[in-house]
Amino acid sequence: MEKEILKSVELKNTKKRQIILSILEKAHKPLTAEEIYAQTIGQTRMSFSTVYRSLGALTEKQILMKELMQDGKTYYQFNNNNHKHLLVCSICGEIIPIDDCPLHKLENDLVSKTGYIITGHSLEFNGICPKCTEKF
Amino acid sequence: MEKEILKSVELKNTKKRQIILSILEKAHKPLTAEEIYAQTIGQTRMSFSTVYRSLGALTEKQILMKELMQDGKTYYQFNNNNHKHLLVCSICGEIIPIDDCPLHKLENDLVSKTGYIITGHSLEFNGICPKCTEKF
DNA sequence: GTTTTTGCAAACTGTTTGCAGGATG
DNA sequence: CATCCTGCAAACAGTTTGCAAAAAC
Repeated sequence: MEKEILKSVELKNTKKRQIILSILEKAHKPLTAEEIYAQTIGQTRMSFSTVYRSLGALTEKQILMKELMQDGKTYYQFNNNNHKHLLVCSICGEIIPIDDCPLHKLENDLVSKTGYIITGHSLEFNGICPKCTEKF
Repeated sequence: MEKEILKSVELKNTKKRQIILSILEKAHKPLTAEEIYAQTIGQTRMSFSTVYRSLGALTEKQILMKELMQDGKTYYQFNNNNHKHLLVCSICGEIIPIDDCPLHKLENDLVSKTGYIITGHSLEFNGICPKCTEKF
């Protein structure tokens, strides 16, 4: 439950943060601040800065992770062991989440080659979806 | 030579575009508009919008490719068969280019799973470099 | 009642654009 | 000389921030 999540990272348990977390839980895919804001309308009255500040705080506490995508927007999702990368159609904008992250093996290679501790990665594929391919 | 590149894509052969291309050639790694602009100083007098418009035109003509990275800046590099991804130290900002792109196999998987035509990808690793790890 | 969170409006960063003058083929 | 390119300043999008009021603990 959202209340426990917030308590566990010493963030105050507010209605608005609960709502933001529950929107992300239901989504099962990364969302932008704008998309989250849009979904709050009707549920509660919340400003854009609250959305951003809540997402920022939760990201800092490692509950969420964020990724700046090629569309210039930052996407947020839960920071768990099955985070998702996206495949985006350049024509219609359709977004397909890719279910398992294929980069762990590559990260091991990098560790041995560079001596870095790898803390994260961002990955995005762009292409043309079957529907858009047909339109020619 | 830069002149031939520009001619081949029907862009006018200007001194400023030649300079931008030569800066990227010498760099052997992706650069931001800001970094390119900084390197033009002394060589010629060029406005920021010229840098952006030239990079935009060359990207549109597929001579260059661009990638928006997690620092919020767009990096440009030649669009050839050995494009580079970056490993960025979150502490000191050091950037290591990764020489061979490890995603081709993954893209084949995606094609068969989704029916998409894959036209590109972006990938970035973040971590902590050996020097910064030592400082603890 | 002290600390944290929120809303508002204004600021900020990287990038894009309209327009008038200048260079290219 | 028609077209493309450039510089300038203003606009733009997404995000962040300072401050005062409101809510949480």
